[in-house]
Amino acid sequence: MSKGDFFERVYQVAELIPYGRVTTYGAIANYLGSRRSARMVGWAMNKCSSWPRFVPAHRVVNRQGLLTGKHHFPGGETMRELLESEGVVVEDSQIVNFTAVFWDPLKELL
DNA sequence: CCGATGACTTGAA
DNA sequence: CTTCAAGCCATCG
Repeated sequence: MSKGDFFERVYQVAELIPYGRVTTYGAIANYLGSRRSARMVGWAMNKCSSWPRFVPAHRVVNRQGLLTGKHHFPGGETMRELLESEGVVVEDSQIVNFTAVFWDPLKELL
């Protein structure tokens, strides 16, 4: 069990997110086996900068569809730009029709 | 080694 | 309805 195994799973799921779709930390955490470990998912995203590979962290938002992590992106609206670039409508740091673009690995990958 | 923190979630008062 | 608290696990100082 490598210490990066947890991150690897998170990043792997993140990369599995279809174009124009988004998921939540809880969904990924739940997919990993613990919905309570959603913090670790967010943590993994924070460390994604240290990860040798690109991670679509902009496709990962909180349960409310709110871009809670946009403050961690460079610039300030990089996350919103990326989401809108994929067809995801974002308003006031919040995803519109969130349930429509929500992608649950537990259901889609299952 | 120990303490504190973190891009969350859910439930209870 | 809103607000508070606890739980989860790994990384950093």
